[in-house]
Amino acid sequence: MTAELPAKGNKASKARLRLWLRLLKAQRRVEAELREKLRTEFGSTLPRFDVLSALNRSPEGLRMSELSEVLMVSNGNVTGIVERLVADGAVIRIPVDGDRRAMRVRLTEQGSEYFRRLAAEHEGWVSDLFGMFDEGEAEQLAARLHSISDKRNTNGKADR
Amino acid sequence: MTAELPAKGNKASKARLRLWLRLLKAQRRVEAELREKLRTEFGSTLPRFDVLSALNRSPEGLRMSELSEVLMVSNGNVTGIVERLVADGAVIRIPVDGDRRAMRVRLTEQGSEYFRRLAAEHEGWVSDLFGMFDEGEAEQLAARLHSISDKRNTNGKADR
DNA sequence: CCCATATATTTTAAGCTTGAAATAAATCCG
DNA sequence: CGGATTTATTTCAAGCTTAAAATATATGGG
Repeated sequence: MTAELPAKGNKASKARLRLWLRLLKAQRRVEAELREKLRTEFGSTLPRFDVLSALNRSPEGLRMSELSEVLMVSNGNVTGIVERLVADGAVIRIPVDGDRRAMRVRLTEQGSEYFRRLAAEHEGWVSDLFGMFDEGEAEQLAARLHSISDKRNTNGKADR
Repeated sequence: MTAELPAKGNKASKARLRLWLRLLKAQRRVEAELREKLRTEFGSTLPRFDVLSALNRSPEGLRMSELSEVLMVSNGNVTGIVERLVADGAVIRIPVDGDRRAMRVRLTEQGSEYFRRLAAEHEGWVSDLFGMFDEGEAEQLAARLHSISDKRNTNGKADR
């Protein structure tokens, strides 16, 4: 039986490559639009929005390393974004007691209110950009994409 | 009849938002993996690969502005990446005759050969990452995503 | 021809991003 | 306890990215 061979150069491989290019283009198109809106309407940026959004889901705050993991960006990156948000007064850094290495980052009251305003608009922008999908389609697509974003998902294949 | 109202706060809107977050996560996961492989195995980067890939599809070369449009990145961005590729000897910049403002960028023989080696591996990496989709699924997903990446796609709705 | 406007590209400043090195503190274990 | 190792975070250098300003050239209309 001739199944599941090298995954390179065959037709499935080409189709997956095309899928990746589409995904990338879609992502760039959406990001460009969101970035533009955040900038012109709120003087903010996508990375800052992402941090605020993550913190909004955790009222008790998140450690730097948790932020970094949730957002899938490097530690050093989070340091810089949080610095700017602190300067803006949107978040505060709180020492974690019991571990003097760690820092918990948390929305300020002001940051929380600010985020609520951003988020409301943001949802509308996204919904418009994805307006060609009805609820069912959106859910179905999201479910299919889930398997990619999962960590360790080589789908039963051996590690590489 | 109660159709197609504000697209905000309703269930479809939430589903689309989840879809966007999934798309973003999938994209980050794939990019992280590809970046890592390009770096460790070829000492290269994703932006450089993207430029080489675009040029490879156009043997006669592309103008800076065409590159910028195809890749969906800013003009100034392309300037920098091409600069580094020129330094690497992978591409050359050729004056366009008839228009002294414009520049055509083209793979060198060396760059072309280099790209062929990268591309072969790249296809394998992508195919592995998307291994959970068979050919048909990959094509179907790509087709559905197509509508997002299209320019001007507000789906019949008025401009915003 | 000359000026106004448009187009192609580069430059610039600021911010984002990474991977690696540096710090600092916590934990492990002999 | 005390040294080795691990963990949390920051710093750093390099590269990527954008938007806006600057440059240079082309084009269109008097």
